[in-house]
Parts: sequence; C-alpha cells; structure tokens
Amino acid sequence: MVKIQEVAKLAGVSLTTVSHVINHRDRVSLVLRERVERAIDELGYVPNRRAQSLRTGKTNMIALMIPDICSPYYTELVRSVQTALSDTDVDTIIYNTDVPGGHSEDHGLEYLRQVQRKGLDGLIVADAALHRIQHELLDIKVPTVFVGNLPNHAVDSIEQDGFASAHQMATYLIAKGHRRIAHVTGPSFFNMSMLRQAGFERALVDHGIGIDDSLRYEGSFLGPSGHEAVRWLLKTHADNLPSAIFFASSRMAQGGLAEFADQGVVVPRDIALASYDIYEEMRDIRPRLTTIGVEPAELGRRALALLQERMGGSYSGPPRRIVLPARLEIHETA
Amino acid sequence: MVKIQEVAKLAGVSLTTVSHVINHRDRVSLVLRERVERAIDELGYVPNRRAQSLRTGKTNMIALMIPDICSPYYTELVRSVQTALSDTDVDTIIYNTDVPGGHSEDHGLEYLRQVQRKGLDGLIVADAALHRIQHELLDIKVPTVFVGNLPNHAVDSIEQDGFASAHQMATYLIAKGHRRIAHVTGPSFFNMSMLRQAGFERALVDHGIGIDDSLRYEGSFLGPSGHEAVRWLLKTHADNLPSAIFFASSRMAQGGLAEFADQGVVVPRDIALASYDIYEEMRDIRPRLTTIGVEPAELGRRALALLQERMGGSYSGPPRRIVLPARLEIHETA
DNA sequence: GTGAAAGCGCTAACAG
DNA sequence: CTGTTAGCGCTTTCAC
Repeated sequence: MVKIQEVAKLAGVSLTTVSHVINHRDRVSLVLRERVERAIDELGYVPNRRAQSLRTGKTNMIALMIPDICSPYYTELVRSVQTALSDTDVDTIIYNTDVPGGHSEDHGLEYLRQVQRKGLDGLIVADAALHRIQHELLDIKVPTVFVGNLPNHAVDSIEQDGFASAHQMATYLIAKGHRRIAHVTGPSFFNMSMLRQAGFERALVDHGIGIDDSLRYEGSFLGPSGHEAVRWLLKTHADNLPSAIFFASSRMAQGGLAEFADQGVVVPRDIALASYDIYEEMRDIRPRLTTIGVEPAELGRRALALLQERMGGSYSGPPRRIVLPARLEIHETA
Repeated sequence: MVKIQEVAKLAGVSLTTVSHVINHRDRVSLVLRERVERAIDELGYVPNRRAQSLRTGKTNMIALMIPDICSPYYTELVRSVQTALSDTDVDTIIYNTDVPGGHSEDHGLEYLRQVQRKGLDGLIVADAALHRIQHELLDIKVPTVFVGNLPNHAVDSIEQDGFASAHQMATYLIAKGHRRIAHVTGPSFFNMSMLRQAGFERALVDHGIGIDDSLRYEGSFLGPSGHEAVRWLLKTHADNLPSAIFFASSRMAQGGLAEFADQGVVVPRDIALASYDIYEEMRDIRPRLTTIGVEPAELGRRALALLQERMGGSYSGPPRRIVLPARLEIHETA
C-alpha cells in the first residue's frame, strides 16, 4: 500500500503539500499541484481511509436502519438512498432490526449505540425499526433523519400523511357504494397504525356510517397477518361478508389476496380490496391492487437530502418535519 | 469520548495493561484485570474502532455485492448472512451493482476496488453482480467467496447445480405429459443461464424430444422480460400454444404470470408454468409456482461459513467449490 | 506480569 | 505557498 510519503518523495515536495493537493487543492501552486498529481497517478496512490478517518473523525459511512430487509418497501427506500449516494463515496451500512433471535427493540437500541460508537456520519431510521424507543433519539449525537411519524420531534423526520390518506381511501370506497368495510389495521402500538386507523374511521363517520368494531382486525403489517385476517373474516362473517376490505399495508393485502384465492373467494367479484402502500414491486401482483401511499423511493431521497443538510452543516436549526400527501392508485381490486 | 488513557489512570495501571485486558486477557494478573474492568465499566469506555482499525489493519466489515437489492432472492441471501453475523460485531456493507446510471460491470469493478482500498475484511459476491469480469477476482487480495458458477475458480465458490436442476424440472414436465415446452432462458452471456439451458434441453433429448428453437426465448432473468416473453409467445404461437412454459428465473415467471393474467390466459388450465428459483417471498404468489432451486438463505449461510474459514485462517488452501443439489417444489402451476 | 515507546497513515495548526 | 511538527487512539514488540 503506497503512502503519502512516497508520493511526496517522488514529487519532490513535502508530505504536507501532497495532503493539501488532496484536501485543499487551491492552497497549492499549479506547478507543484501538477507534479504531485502526476506522482499520485504514477504510484496509484489512494489515501488510506482508516487513517483519514482516525484523524478527521469522519467515516464516510451512514447507517440505514430498517425493520425488514426482505420487504420491497424498505429495499426500494434503501436503493433510492444508495442511488442518490452513488457518486459521493459515502457507503451505507444496513442495520436490519428484524434479524431473528431478538426483539426489534433490543436490536434497534443496540444499533443506535453502534452508530455512535463507530462514529458514523449519519443515520436514517425507518419508522418501524424503532418503535417504542423513539425517545432514544432525543439525545443522539449523530445527524439523524427519521422516516415516519415521530411525535416527540427528536430529529428531522419525513412521513406520509397517514390520516389524510386513509381518509381519502375510505372516502373513495364509500363513493363506490361500499358501506360495510372490513378494516385490517397495523399494530396498535404504532403511531402510524393509529393515524391510518383514525383517518379511515373518521371518513366513515363523516359519511354517517357507524364504526363496526366487529369488522376491525388488528394485524402486524406483515404478510402472514394478511392471511390470518382473511381467515378470521371468513370465519366470523362467513354468510355475511362485507363488500370491501381495507388493509393498512400492502404486505398484508398481498397475504390476504393469496388467502382469498386459496379459499375460493374471488377479488373483486366477491369482495373489493384496497390497501395502503405504493411501490414498484407491486406491479406484478394480480389482480392489481387499488392502493394509496407515497413511494418509498421518494421518502428515501428526501430523507437523504435532509440528512445531507445536517451533515454538511448547511442546516442546524430545530428538527424539521415534512409530511407528504399520498397518491391514490385505482386498479382492479376496488 | 473516553480513551484508554483515562481508564489506565483510573485503574492506576499503564495504558498497555488496559490494552492487554481488552485483547489478551490471560496476560494480565487477576487483580489488575478486575481493577481495569471496573474502571472500564465506570467510565463506559469503548475502544475506538477507527484507531484499532488503523493499527491492526482489520475493519470488522465485510462487503456483500449483489446485482439487485430489490430482488427478494438477494435480500434473503443478505439477511441470512446478516443473521449469521448478528452476534459477531461484524458489519456488512451492501454494494448494489444495479444502481441506475451505469453498467453493472463498471459498478462491479469500482466496488471491487473499494473493497480493497477500504481494507474490508472479506467479500461475498453474488454471481450476477460480477458477470463478465470474473477474471478480476483472480488477483483479489481480500478473502472472497463467490455465490454462483465461477469457471475460473479464482476464489471459493458455492453454487446451485443448474444443469441437474433444469434437467430434473424438464424431466418432471415430460413425465406430466408435456412435449412442447416453451423455454425462457437467462441471458446467454451468463454461465448460469447456459448451464440451466443445457440441462433443460438435455432432458428433452434424453426423452427423444427434439429441440424446437422456435419455442425458446432469451430473457434477462428480470421481471419485465417475463412479460415480454409471454407477449412474444402469444404472438408467435397464438393458435398453437405449447402445453407448458419454463422460466429460468422466478422473477421472469412472476412477470409472465401477470402477463398471462392480463391476456386472459389461465395458468395452468391453458398452459402449465414452471420456473427456477425458490425463496420465501414466493409464498404469496397465486397460483403457486412449481419451481426448483436452492434457497438463497442456504447459499448465504454456507458462503459465509467459507468466508469465515478464510478470514480466520483456518483454511488457506486452493479455492474450493461447492455445488448444491436443488429441491423441486410442486405446486399449482405445473 | 507490566510498562515505555514506537509507530499505523494521515491532517492541520503553525512557522517560515 | 510550502514545510515542520504534533498528534488522532490504539496495539505490540521489547525491555524490565
């Protein structure tokens, strides 16, 4: 591994000059700069990142903390961040809190500590990765952006407008003539779930439709709970199916769709189906889902933008909060 | 950030002793060790990884290079590696060669260099991330494991038995009475594609069925090309559909399934459908795919095991090659 | 068993 | 504009 010294010797300058050429091009005369640059090329010199890092305190790495690396929603988020980062020499470390063998909470906490210990330059946390320990973010020392609803405003955050979107979807379903709509919510300990649920039910009330608790099922946001919800529905309302069902996440919707198929219930003929979340990977699901949401890629891009402003120091005020309106996509299922 | 010096002072020992307690517990007397450990706890001391890294040359990071972070196949691979690593304090950096704005080849090369520059401790490369430039692995200085078919045996590798599996699938389809089988292959520049194609066609020949070039379509392994393949098939063989179709990857199969649905062709009633690849995420696809393959999680686990042997020095012989037999899963589509 | 001292490769005052 | 110098925090001979 060729070091800065050798470059200096070959170029016939001091080691400082080489360092300056690398870090502050303008402080070096043109002649010397060219000599140094030639030497660098000739030797194929590349600065040692570890030494730089030790010296400067920067690591050129940011962490992305997500709850489930196998969910296309989160991978699209990750990809959009990596894409935006692709010519910046900043690496991303993925912390997946859903690694089996431990509660997400513990993992989340542990990762949060690692980020600080390792001196990473920044952190993006996707909501569900950190539920229940959001207060830990209150005194995090690393620039951080939270993707999702963060009531304590500990750090910058960006979120979908869960209340308005769910409200909009319910309104759409009602406009299509649905009055009895089953509702598969997310876990009640999630702010996000509660917002979506509130928006959805508010729309019902707004239209003079009462809330029927017997049509509500609390899911986990994950695929398997879509199956469970449908089995529950077919069991409890076998001879009296509602005309529509709304899933608070597309993963559950996908599971539910599969379960309906398995049980011989045809969507949308026998029951209309709608869900939250929009992302690319859904394009090959049949029948096509009618959904509402914000593309994770956009959340990722904007989260990164916020983060970079923090890291670059171009913003250092109080935590910002961005709420994005969702898009309704009408397809085959409702 | 508390440093080793402060610990030494509080414990009343030299800084060397503290370091020894951390790295070579046995070289320190019990009394001192306890004193030092108490001081460490009291101060909440945590070794600075960057300094350690600079000094030792280790980074405690490995890279995972994959062609597409949005493909469940690769994310399941990633997750299995991260899970296996979850209590080792080794981080993974994900290099995704499919970042838009550049050929995968260039990205692959660039990442390969970064791995070496950054002094990462190890590398796992998933085949498609490095097609056409596998020779670059010949003189890589970092312990590396290749997941896929690596003809030049540059490094340790682990792969599915593509020939045998495709052969087995074809044999299965033939046993079910199919004689005219459309075949959507992977790209011809991939070894893997060629192996699967060879195995498949060999089975046809073995059973006295000729190869009908007009039933073969070269795809890309990706979703969109499944759509294209089906459109091609319906156009070229509209009134004379083969009785079955085999996709060399499940992503293409999924796209194909969607396209069939869109065109009103019912699988498997109108045409049977089979594909390569097996992974968890397929569980919610309907109708359920009949497939053959090796779970990516297993490939990941075993790749990591090979890598750890290299990194730990417990193996340092010539490149090893592991070929895993695939599993046939018969479901609804064929 | 313990400690002093020499760096790992680099950056950034500070002088010149 | 350029060079000298002092570390960043840690590990590891090498003496004691």
